[in-house]
Amino acid sequence: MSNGSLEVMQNVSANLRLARQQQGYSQERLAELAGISRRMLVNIEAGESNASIATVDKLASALGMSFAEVVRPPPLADKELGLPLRIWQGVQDDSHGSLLESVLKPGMTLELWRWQLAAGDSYHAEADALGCHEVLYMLDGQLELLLPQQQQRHVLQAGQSLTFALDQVYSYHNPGLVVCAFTKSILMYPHA
Amino acid sequence: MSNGSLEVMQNVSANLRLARQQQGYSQERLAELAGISRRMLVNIEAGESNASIATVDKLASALGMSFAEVVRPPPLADKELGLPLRIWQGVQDDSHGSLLESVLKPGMTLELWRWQLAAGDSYHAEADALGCHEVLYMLDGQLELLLPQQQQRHVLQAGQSLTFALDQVYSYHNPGLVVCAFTKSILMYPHA
DNA sequence: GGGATAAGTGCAATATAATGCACTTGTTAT
DNA sequence: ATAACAAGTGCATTATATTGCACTTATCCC
Repeated sequence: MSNGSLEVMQNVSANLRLARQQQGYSQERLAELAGISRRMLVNIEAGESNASIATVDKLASALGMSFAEVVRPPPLADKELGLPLRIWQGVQDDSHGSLLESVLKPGMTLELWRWQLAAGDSYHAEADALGCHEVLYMLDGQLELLLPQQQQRHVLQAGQSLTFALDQVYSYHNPGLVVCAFTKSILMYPHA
Repeated sequence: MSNGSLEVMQNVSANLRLARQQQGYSQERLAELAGISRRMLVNIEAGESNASIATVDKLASALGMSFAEVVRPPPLADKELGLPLRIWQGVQDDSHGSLLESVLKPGMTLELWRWQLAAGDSYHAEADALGCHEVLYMLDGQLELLLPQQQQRHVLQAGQSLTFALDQVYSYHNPGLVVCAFTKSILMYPHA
């Protein structure tokens, strides 16, 4: 039994207590379901126990939650997310007729961009971090996407979308005769 | 010491070992930095230890990782994400001149929708789960967003975006004389 | 070969997580 | 008031996480 100074412990205790009460269990009932002693559950909910992974996992299962849900900090308010609480006017980066516009403030869990590529224009990107994914959604025109490491080539038309992992090299090309437009969502660590 | 059957333990051992090697630490060095014994680290990396929250947290800190990063399962492939690996043609749900199109397969970590609301049209939604957030991005026309619980009203123009939490009632309204179009991203549990 | 570093094993000692029980407190219902 | 249930406390006991040390194995370098 250690003091409850660890942030993770505080998350665990708060999440467990909230979930237990929402599901209408008493401490005794939940302890029974999880196969641990009520004394232990009291300590954990009080944030006074440095529980083991297995014990926390038993409680998560008994409540129908994943381990990650029990451990994670409580949901954040909009402003703490780094996402615009108020209206956000996109930042534009214009270069030779093409347009790269950040719809959201970059660098957070979700990025959202609006791109326009001039006819015949191309863009090449290096591999990024494992666990990041990109979602393309075509608004106008057409776009050719090359994934050389997968030996794939896709041509997207307006209204179509495509997702791929960002831990690989990729490049865009506008094969059409008119400008194309698409949104580009980047999702970091999309896990349950 | 228990058998390493617990999925969480396997994630911990794999993530720790990978991070340690990437940062060029020996087991001895990392144990020293984290303030635990090398014997314990050996057990954890072997998946043979039911470690306590505090011990895992010490290791995470020593490696400059968050607790969640150490505990989470390895990144998933595209298809496991439920996101379309190949091109996905949106599903349309047309009703009285307005258009609701799911750009991605719904129900996953990230949903992406394209909406069109006819002039004067409205849409009302009840409160959803805590921890979900919505990102609106205006493509054309204008949209009025009402958040009665926050006593807020926003009017969005093309090119603007706005984020709000989905654990509250909200409604859309197209106040203009022409159809408006926007994308709507729904993000579940956006945490580090 | 010999020496050095990194990783894995076995085992006894120690610290502490986890249990079980008795008890108090507060609330709700009859 | 009494009964009944849920939650919190103190403490001795038990189980086990964590430590420390000695030892093996493998690899790399001189």
